[in-house]
Amino acid sequence: MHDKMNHELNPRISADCVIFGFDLNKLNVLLIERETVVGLDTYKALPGDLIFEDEPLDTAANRVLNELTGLEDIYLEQVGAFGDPDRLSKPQDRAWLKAVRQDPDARVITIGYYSLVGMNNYVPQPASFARAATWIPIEEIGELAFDHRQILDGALKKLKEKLNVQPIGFNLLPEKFTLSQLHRLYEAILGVELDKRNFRRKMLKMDILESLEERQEGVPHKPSQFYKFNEQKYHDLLKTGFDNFAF
Amino acid sequence: MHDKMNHELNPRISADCVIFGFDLNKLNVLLIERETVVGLDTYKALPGDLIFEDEPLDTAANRVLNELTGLEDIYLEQVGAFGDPDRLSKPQDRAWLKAVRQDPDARVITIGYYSLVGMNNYVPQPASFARAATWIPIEEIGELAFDHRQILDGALKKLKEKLNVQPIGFNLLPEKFTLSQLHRLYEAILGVELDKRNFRRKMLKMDILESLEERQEGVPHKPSQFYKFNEQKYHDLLKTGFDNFAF
DNA sequence: GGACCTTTGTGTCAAAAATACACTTTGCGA
DNA sequence: TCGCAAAGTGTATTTTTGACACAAAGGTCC
Repeated sequence: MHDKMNHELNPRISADCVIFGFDLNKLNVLLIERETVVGLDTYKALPGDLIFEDEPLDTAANRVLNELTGLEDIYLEQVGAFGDPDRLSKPQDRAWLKAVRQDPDARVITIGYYSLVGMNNYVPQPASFARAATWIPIEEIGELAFDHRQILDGALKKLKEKLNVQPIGFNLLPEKFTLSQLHRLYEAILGVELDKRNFRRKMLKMDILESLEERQEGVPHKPSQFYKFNEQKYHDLLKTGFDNFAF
Repeated sequence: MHDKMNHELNPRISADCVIFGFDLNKLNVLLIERETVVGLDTYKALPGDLIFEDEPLDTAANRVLNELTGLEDIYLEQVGAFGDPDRLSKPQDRAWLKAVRQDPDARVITIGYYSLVGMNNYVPQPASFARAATWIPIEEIGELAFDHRQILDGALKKLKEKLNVQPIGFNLLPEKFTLSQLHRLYEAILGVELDKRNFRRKMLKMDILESLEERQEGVPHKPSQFYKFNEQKYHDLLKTGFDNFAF
């Protein structure tokens, strides 16, 4: 419990955010395009930055996210801490750090966060203050800066687990949505096929959806019914304890 | 992404460990007894300490745990990062920090870990190198140092969630155990009553237990059968994917 | 306008799992 | 030998899962 001279770490802390969105077809993640120092390639990273002194972790994550993407008031859930001593040691990463950080050699431990947003709520501005934050379909994401790939994978795993415990995913959809869209969303997150009829049966039995009068228009096939999410019933359900949300 | 002068945090990082054990009756947590500075009261805390430079987080957690309790090679799972700026601000905590730390005012962000051990594997030595680490039944734990109560609660929540996804808990029991003991363990972790017959049926159907010839002796009632955990079958099961571990 | 394409939307049956529930057995101690 | 305490066991009912195929609606294209 005593200080160990010259052994202790005096690192920096950052927050990195994995923001999931759904374009009614595929699951996407909001990534920052960075220019490499040579200025040729671009180079993708999670929105993240160092946190301030006296700033709570959650607050920092929200601030950083807002600064880099413009997103505001997002409920962020923690993925965990990522602190490998060599997590910043790839050559590309080192170059970037040297160009940008006061103390590029400092160890940085990052706290990963994730969230879900409706993609309509965030349309990246072509060349705005948000330095080229863009939605990338999750299957097209390859390597990322630092250990961000690992953070992303951790976030996706937590998201899957969470989906089996409580019905989420409503944040990822527009206010009015069809059951097919919700169905595709579940398949996109879980990465498996789900039987259409069984999915509908189970989802409707939860009794957290309200069917609207409105239907799709202008589609070259049978128009589908719109539904909306009933928050009241959802919260009641959470309180009375839940089971059976797994697919 | 640029450094923000004088705003950045240069905090310290610690690791705190929540170690669960089971005495065949109640769930226990391994806590450190600290003397308060006044030397009268004792004062309980999770085993934890600052991490070293260039030390991976998981390694640090294991080292710290070993230094404080003597436990070795424990598989630790992360609970998350706890970094409230005022998490060290209770008067008792401040006094302790002043007495013990070089820089008692530094902000400390801690990474919480948890694990399960068989209580036989760790019998606290009365006044040994392990500075009074003791098992405390979980219902008797009140306030703890810093935000350790919060870390403990987080760890217990994760443990419950995990128990519903995969059958664990074998680490918490002696090598040979009875189904009643396992039953009590599940009830202790989940905090609910489970029907005896249904519990047995389900547990046996998983086919990861082996019944031994041996039976209890010297008990003033029908002696129960001993079982042991079959690791081979368990790992096979994990690979083929699992469902139905929930109670 | 008719053929065609695409997606929506719906029901049943069988198998598996969950739940509720009570009495007999065993061994020790008095 | 009686009583006590915990172990161990089976069944009937309900609920949930999983597999599976075809009609309905609306646009497009000729």
